[in-house]
Amino acid sequence: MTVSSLEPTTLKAGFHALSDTLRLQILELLRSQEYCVCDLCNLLEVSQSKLSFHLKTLKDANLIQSRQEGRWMYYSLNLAQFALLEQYLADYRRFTTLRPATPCENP
Amino acid sequence: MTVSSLEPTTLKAGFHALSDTLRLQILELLRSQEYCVCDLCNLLEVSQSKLSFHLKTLKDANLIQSRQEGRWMYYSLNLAQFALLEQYLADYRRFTTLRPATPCENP
DNA sequence: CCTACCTATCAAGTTTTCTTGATAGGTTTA
DNA sequence: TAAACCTATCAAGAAAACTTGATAGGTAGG
Repeated sequence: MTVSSLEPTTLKAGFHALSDTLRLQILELLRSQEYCVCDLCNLLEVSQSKLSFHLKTLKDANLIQSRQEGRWMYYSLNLAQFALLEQYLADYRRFTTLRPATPCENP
Repeated sequence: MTVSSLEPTTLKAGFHALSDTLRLQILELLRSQEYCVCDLCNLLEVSQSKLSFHLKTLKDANLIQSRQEGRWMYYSLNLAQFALLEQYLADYRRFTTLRPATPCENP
């Protein structure tokens, strides 16, 4: 998947998922290792229901993935999606021309 | 400013600003040049009030900057802030260890 | 001055997102 | 199979974000 093929909806979902403090904390934790929901609940001191809601947001945005093992559900980062969003931002730096405005035609 | 010094509030505001279709369209337009508000209104076919609201969101997130010239207000990209958010995402790719979970201690 | 113009802000209403407590599905253990 | 456990989902309420129309401030031109 290339950056040029990025749907606006993909960007919207991805950046929205990143725009919440708790979700950023979840991602920070997952940087070191996989965690199951109950571990994340304990580490972040939030309710299981709340955590599931935010994990779903992150998963829908494709930023994390899940793997079931017995009754546990383990979550981990999907770095490919991070790279995609990173590339989108990088293209601003690479392919932007900071031209001054052509004077507005209004009176 | 380094990535490690990024406040969660900076990230939150930045990614939130990027999580809206109209705001992404504004940013795309500003890639080619500065624009005044009335030009953006015409190009995007949205009300002036609505546009001001979203421009404020982008400016509060430091993704754009403004410059007054007579009665016109010109907006342009602040690429430094794009680079900051890009770097934050890049660090996930660079400094993440995808360790499998240590088995959950629960019964 | 007085008017026209560009833009920001405000208040009120609407929509979206988030939180909370309860419930249900699926898995393991006894 | 019964009970305990982990997690996802649901419904209802709360909070945040967005939209809309109106207004006000500042600038330029007549």
